[in-house]
Amino acid sequence: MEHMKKEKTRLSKAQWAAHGLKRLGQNGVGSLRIDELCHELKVTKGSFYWHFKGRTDFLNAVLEYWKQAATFDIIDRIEAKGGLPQDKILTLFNESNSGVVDFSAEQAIRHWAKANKQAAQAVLFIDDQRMKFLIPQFRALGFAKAEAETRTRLLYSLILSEAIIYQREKPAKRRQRQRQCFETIVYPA
Amino acid sequence: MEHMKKEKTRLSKAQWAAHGLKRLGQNGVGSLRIDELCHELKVTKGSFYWHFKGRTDFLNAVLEYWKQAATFDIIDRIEAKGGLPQDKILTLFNESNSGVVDFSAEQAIRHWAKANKQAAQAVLFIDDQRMKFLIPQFRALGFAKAEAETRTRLLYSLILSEAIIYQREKPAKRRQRQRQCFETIVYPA
DNA sequence: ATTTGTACATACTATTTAGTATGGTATAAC
DNA sequence: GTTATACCATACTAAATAGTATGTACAAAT
Repeated sequence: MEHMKKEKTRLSKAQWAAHGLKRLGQNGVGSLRIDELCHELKVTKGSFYWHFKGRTDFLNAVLEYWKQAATFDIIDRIEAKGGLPQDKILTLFNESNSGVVDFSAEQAIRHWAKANKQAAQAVLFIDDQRMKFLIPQFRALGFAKAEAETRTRLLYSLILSEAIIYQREKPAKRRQRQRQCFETIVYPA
Repeated sequence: MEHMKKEKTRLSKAQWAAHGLKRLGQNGVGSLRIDELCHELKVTKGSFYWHFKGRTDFLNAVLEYWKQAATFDIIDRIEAKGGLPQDKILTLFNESNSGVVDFSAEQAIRHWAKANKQAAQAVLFIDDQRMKFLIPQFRALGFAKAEAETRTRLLYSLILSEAIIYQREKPAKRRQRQRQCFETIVYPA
């Protein structure tokens, strides 16, 4: 090999944002302390303040990163995969709670949105995008307009609440419960 | 009148906790700064540290206050009122989002619970209590055990998500949408 | 080889905030 | 009225944290 791998991995803005989003999902905005982030990324504040004007600037970058990762990317993947409407819905439902995309940040960001305009706007936008993706799938399943909107709402509520209601169930039982809820919404008797 | 109202209203532990819960619902745990709370209540830190050993002690008191206000009190009121199962469910559903009880703290506390054991335990306990109240109501409506649990879960998810999904709807339209969701769960076709 | 610009380190300041120590005031009991 | 006690004010300390100023290492371009 021509050159050994350099251990000195210098950071990009995106890497900073990605790490921020990860921490955000675990402990919330309040835990995004500059010194701590630096320590975790094994750099110092010199790095931070080179990439960002300040903490606020950094938080906005995290927000943008989330918008991309938690919505556009996931929808793009589903559309690329194709399939029947019920399959698309199921894929979205499954991906939401499997750690593929970081839905754990949902709670933190929605909470953050209470005190932050930027975050609030992002949440509104993201909810819109997701609903606009889901409603046509239900319509394609044969539900009338109002009915499709109601069931979209029910499903979306179910998805979000999975990130909020703490689970003590074993994975197997949890999946079964989720499946029953899913079917009640998507395949009414 | 024998004596004028004294403006000097000295505070009790419960008043401190109640105010803490209110702030908690608005801006989260992070916003519960001792100095700010003192300023809002027009006292100084002397008062705070007389009632509580420290910030942690205060936060626990807020948590206890929430457990009482957001669960026991509401269930007690419903049971005292009596009525048909569907009425009890509807009352719970309505009270959840009408500001009678402070459901706005739900989000903050669940978020808080990610980093705090006491809060996490409180949330688990509270969810249990509420589910244990709801399931029998659905059973009384004629649903089988598994079905009742599924529909309880759907309704509970719907209730919680109302505190999480930001609304731009007008109150009238919102109520209509809520009613449709409610009926889809409680009165399946 | 020298220069240039990117990415980071180091050492500082200023501010915010929890917590403490101690003294003061109102109210009820005696 | 004196005393005890519950409740609060004032004035501090210590720690955490955002932000700044400036110097440095390293790669690529010239």
